[in-house]
Amino acid sequence: MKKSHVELLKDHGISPSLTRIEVYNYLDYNRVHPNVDMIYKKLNKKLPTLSKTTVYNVLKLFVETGIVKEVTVGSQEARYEVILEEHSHFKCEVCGKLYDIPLVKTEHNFSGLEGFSVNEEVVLLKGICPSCQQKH
Amino acid sequence: MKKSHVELLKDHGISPSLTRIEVYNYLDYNRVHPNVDMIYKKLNKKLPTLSKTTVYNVLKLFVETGIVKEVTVGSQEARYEVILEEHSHFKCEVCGKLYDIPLVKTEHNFSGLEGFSVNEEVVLLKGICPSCQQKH
DNA sequence: GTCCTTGCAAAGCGTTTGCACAGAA
DNA sequence: TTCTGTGCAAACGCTTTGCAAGGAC
Repeated sequence: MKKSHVELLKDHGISPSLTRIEVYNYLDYNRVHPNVDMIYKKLNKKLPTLSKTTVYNVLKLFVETGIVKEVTVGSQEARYEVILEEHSHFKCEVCGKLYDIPLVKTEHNFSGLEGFSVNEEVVLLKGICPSCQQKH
Repeated sequence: MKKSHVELLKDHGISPSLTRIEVYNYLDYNRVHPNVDMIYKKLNKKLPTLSKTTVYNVLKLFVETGIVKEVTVGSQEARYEVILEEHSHFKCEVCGKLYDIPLVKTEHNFSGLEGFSVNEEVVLLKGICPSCQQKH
């Protein structure tokens, strides 16, 4: 049985304020790797007094707590996703959309890496997504 | 025999102005994935009238021409490197330094990627570098 | 003359900081 | 009262844009 988001926040020592619940809901129900502005614009409809600062505050808290991940893709702006089972990303070079794809493993024959301690492997595939290929 | 940087620029249709040669030299002789500010500060000693705008202009030209690559690692700021044989990167989570490492290949059994056309695979390893491990 | 390179100044955009107010404990 | 969550306003850092001056051709 799936835990409610409220419980999930509590389990991580985060007091479940309305704003925090809404941000987490949005991330979990809309797996589009939104940036701060998208989250703000969407939630602002429900929470008219919401400020961008608060969105930043909440996301920072979530990332520090480890329930949300900041995804680095292009440059300039941070994008966010709830932590799921491990997966990789595909970035479409035409429309810029970021897709979740099954985990791509590496052939880690880490020769030439003596002395380095590897904690994480990030794989990003780039190319053209199906919908951009059809527009041709 | 290795081509001079001047010839390399010419071959790519870039007229080899002093500024452009110096930027390319810097990138090729200092494989530290510098950001714009590092390049600017360094070259400003030799070229006192240099402006950051020009550094941006030159880098943009190089990236569009395909002789330099923009590396996306953390967020916020772009980092640059001359195009070498394919390799991967290792980012130290302690000191933030970015290392060139031998190419890490993926096990590309791209199931679940039907319809996607993959052009590039970016692998980034994260962990702790040898020098940060010793400081303990 | 025209085209290209350079660079100042300003604007733009994402993000962070300082501070203050209101509500909860 | 103290602590916590929120949010305005300003500052900040990286990047882009507009435009003009000087040099190359």
